[in-house]
Amino acid sequence: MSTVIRTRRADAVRNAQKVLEAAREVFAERGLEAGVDQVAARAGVGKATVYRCYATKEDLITAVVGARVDWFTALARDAVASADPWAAYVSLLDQGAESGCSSALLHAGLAAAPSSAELEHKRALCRSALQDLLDVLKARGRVRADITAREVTVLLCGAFRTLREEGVQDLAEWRRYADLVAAATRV
Amino acid sequence: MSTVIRTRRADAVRNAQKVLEAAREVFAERGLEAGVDQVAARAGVGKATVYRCYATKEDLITAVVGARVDWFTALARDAVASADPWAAYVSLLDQGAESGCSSALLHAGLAAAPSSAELEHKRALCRSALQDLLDVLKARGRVRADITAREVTVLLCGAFRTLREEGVQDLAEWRRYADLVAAATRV
Amino acid sequence: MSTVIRTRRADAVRNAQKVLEAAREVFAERGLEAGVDQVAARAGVGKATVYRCYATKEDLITAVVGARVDWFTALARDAVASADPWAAYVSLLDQGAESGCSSALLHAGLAAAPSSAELEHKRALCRSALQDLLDVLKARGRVRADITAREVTVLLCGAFRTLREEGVQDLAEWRRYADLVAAATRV
Amino acid sequence: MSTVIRTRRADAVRNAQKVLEAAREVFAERGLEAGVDQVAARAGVGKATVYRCYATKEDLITAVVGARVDWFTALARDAVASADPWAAYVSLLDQGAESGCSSALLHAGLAAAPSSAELEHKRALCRSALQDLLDVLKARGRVRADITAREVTVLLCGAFRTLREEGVQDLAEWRRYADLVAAATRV
DNA sequence: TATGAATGAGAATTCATTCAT
DNA sequence: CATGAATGAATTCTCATTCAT
Repeated sequence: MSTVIRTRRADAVRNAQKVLEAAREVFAERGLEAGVDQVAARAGVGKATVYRCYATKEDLITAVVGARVDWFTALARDAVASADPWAAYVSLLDQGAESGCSSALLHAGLAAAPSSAELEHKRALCRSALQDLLDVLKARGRVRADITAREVTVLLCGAFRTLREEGVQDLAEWRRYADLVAAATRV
Repeated sequence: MSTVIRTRRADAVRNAQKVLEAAREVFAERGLEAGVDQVAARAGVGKATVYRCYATKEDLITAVVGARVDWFTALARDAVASADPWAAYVSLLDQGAESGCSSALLHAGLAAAPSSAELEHKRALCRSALQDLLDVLKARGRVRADITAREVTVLLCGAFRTLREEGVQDLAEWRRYADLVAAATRV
Repeated sequence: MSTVIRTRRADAVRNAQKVLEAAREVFAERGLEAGVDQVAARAGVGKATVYRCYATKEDLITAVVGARVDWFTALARDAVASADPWAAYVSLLDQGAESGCSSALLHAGLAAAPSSAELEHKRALCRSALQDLLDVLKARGRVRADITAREVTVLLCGAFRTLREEGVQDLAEWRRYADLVAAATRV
Repeated sequence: MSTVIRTRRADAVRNAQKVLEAAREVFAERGLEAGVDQVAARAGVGKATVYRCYATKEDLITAVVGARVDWFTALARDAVASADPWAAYVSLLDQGAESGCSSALLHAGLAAAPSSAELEHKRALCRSALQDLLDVLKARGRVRADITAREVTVLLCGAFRTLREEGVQDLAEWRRYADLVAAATRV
């Protein structure tokens, strides 16, 4: 019985993952403007199957983008606990650059218009974690006392959106903006 | 007869200006996503008249946004000749912030996906002027030796796009990002 | 083995009843436009189970609505045998109003487009019973000689459908139309 | 010039009329559930042309159905001024029957769920006119003192909706219900 | 046998662009 | 030359019904 359930779920979950993955790919490549049809096509399923997994395009975006934001939030939290917070901070921005270079998800989640309350919440959590990191750095005199997490994300993700739209593929260039944002925020 | 032709041309020119101005207003207020209909309505002409002046929406955007970019380019050139280039540089970024706060045109032109070759060209000119300014500042040791005009515009306009999408109206906040970009680029 | 079969049959019957009851509730509350999904959810079974019991949504509607029509038919038959047929007639219409006020089933069955031959048949039986009642009343000179059962149901249920769509909850208002239909048919 | 304007408008107006007429036909035949596609197809135009004339399906329905309601309202007002108000009342209901027999518009407007505020308003005007007529009749002791215009329309249009759904074509049958409603409301 | 996942057809609506007048 | 009417292609979302497990 548990086998049967597992089998069903395995199939369903696998398909849901196919959809999620397809959405990840499509949104990463073409931006959130991409149609649900394209996601469905990429997943090799019908349009309605996508809607079965995610009631609304917004939900789908929230799932895909939210996961990426969560990932970044976790990184930020790790950085707070780091022995060398400044290095961790620089590394965090760098990982953002790597993420942005390979997919539009992170900066779509952190900088674009908020597509859902849940995503808004995740964004707030992300900023909160980043703010904690900044506070540690301020205490150590490593970043400007007046800088906010919001400003960091707006600067960083704003730049990333442009890079992506311009089709920049070179990771070094993406990283460069991580550097610049670090420079903008340092003491 | 020549009078008629002249009249017609005069009319045409006047129409083109009306259209341009309307597009300026509409795109500034609602962003480049605004429909051609709205531009035509604002101009008080038919939609086809818009297409007579500008073969495609892209062309219209190029004209409107390009003019704004040109304006900024001119400011940059003036700054190069300034007695206090750093102050002029800071002021330039600030004027970008003021522009962005009141209309979407500048950052749409400098940071978004290049909508046409002509706009791309104008953008290049703008960067060139800004680069000249940066070079002057570098010679005086006021900005990082490795900074490029492109980086400045990407940082600045990237942030501006986000501010606009989030509906931020407070000019002080816009100016803040001008400050931050200056900070990112200083020595 | 026969036990197993019996068990299965018992299960199947129980399931069919669960489905029927769920459909009754859902269609009564939300009207026949309610989706099969909602019925399945209410029944706590899968959608396919609904389709196992009733090959088509139409069949399900026929079953649910038909039962309600049968109920009304039985009332009508009782009324025929009543000592005071006119009072029984008025009471019958009134019970229709009560039914209609609390669920969409009766008037959906008697007045809407015929969804199946079986329902059509049940409707005919209902009319026949009502016609018998009317005939008794005609013999006693209490209703118009030219009135038909069909006319009574069309008037009554037509009004009920509108009341339901307008969201009228007040039972008194529903009863009012029972009165009016009685008035339309009296001598 | 006025000729040019007239020509353009003539074409546009003709097309708008084609759309309106097509909507009238399609909604009359198939009910308001019919798709905008069908209206467009009937009119021989593209779907978007329909939307050019009427921003929303609701607007289209309001236009088509509202006109029919207005027509009936005018009839009711005429009846108020009639020398023989009772005859005029009976005739009014009868004309409703004729209208309903040939198209679903009148009873869709007067009895179904209100599709727009404007239609709601038209409906109110219609009831008001009918109420005036009923008041005259009450003063002459020709209808029940307790009857309301709303009740008359609910009874009449409720019956009509059913007749239409059952596909009844025979005008005599439709008229019969006008009679019955008159009977229900008489003193 | 029961499940719920998958689907295809369809519905409303939008918008850049073309065309008849 | 100017107009605005017309269009087709997209896009989001729904639902009755079928199918693999």
